[in-house]
Amino acid sequence: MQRRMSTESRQASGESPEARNIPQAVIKRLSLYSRVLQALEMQNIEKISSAELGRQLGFNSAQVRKDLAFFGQFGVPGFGYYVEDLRINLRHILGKDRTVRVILLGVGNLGSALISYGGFTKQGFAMLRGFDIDPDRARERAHTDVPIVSTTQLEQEVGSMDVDIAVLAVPASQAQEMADRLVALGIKAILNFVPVRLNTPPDVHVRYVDLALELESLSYYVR
Amino acid sequence: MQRRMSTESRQASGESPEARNIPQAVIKRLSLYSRVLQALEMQNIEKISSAELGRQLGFNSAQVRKDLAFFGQFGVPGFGYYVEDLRINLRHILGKDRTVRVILLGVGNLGSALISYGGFTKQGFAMLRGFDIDPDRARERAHTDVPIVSTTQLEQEVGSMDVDIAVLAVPASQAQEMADRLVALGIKAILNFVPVRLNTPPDVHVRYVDLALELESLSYYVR
DNA sequence: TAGATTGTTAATCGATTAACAATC
DNA sequence: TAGATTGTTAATCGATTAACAATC
Repeated sequence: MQRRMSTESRQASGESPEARNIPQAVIKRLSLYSRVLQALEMQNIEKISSAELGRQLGFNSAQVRKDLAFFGQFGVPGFGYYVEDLRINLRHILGKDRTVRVILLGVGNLGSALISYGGFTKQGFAMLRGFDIDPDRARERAHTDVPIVSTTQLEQEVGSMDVDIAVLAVPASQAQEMADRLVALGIKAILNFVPVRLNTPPDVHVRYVDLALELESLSYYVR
Repeated sequence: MQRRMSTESRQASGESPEARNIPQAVIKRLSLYSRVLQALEMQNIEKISSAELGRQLGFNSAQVRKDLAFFGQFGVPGFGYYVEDLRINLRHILGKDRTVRVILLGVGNLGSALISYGGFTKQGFAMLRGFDIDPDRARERAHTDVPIVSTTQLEQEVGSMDVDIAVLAVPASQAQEMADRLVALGIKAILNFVPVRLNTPPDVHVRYVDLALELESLSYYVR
């Protein structure tokens, strides 16, 4: 198999993400594609078709091509996609070609699992700090090298730290106040594990992960 | 305000969940409605309109009514919904009017957070057992009363236990094997935290929660 | 009765899939 | 060249929203 980059055809848009409106579902699928490509690279597989890439994730081949078409032309007609090439492009599109800087608010049960969770670091995220009302107890719970400091120090710590994403795992009663402080600090993305709808300005992206909700909606199928 | 149950108009379908095909998104919203109703009950609010219920969650009022219409007629035209009445109906529809029985596979970082997570128990789930390859280490990690036993004992333990949902938090390399064993045991619902597409029969419901994916798709917005 | 809000049908919107000319 | 697969347009499907008669 010939090894050649489709460098000419590539035009990985450096567009601001907000410019056009890319559906969130597309972004999630791009992440999935990227993961499959990573696995293929590890198996030294150099090319893949949209049909095969889709099949591995349960998607239609047209969907794969359409998703990619939002951002440019990455394939070679009659041939398919160069795995490495496409992966590089996707990482760039997703902003994963640099380290994404993360802090964690609330180092309780869930928080300490998240901060110790190897998966994040492995995937190119840098967990910079954990914040907790009771940092001593939090340090006991979470076996981690990540510094855990008092929530009262949030502003002075974050000021100089250039944080990309804040992960919110505080008690429900504190979630909105925490969100307000994060917004005031200029943080533009929040991954919220607290089952509370946050009130934030439109330029702040909040993603909700609601574990009890997932379990609850599953229980519908086992009645 | 008059207190009267719309008992006559109620016809909370006892339909098998699979009979008609209710979109998963509808089921998730029902859970959210149920939660809002719970909060309203605690505030002693007795009635609510579809408009107000939707507003609190960011949904259109027509969507609220349409979602409910999948299952019956629960409101009073010109009036709205009795909070308690609707909540009872939703709990029945979701299968949450009885205790939902859950086991956890893999008591590592994430697993031990999940097993200690008060939210589940509070919401009417019973966490019956944790299973881990190394139950001694797992018990140290997870500060919980839930019995943690060896994964080798899965079959003999579950046989007599009537499990509704299995939560999967094992290493990726073991996820498919674990899923096969759960399927063989007749378990019909899996909440999967492992970033691996599971191969299961069509009557088994698998819900994926992929924490790294959530963080990754958020990072798109902060490039 | 007048006012309000439901349940439901019709209209709209958006996302997925099919089809196919372009092209490697 | 013949075969394969892309990128993209058109068709389909499904979900959301608007509208309104029914009715409390």
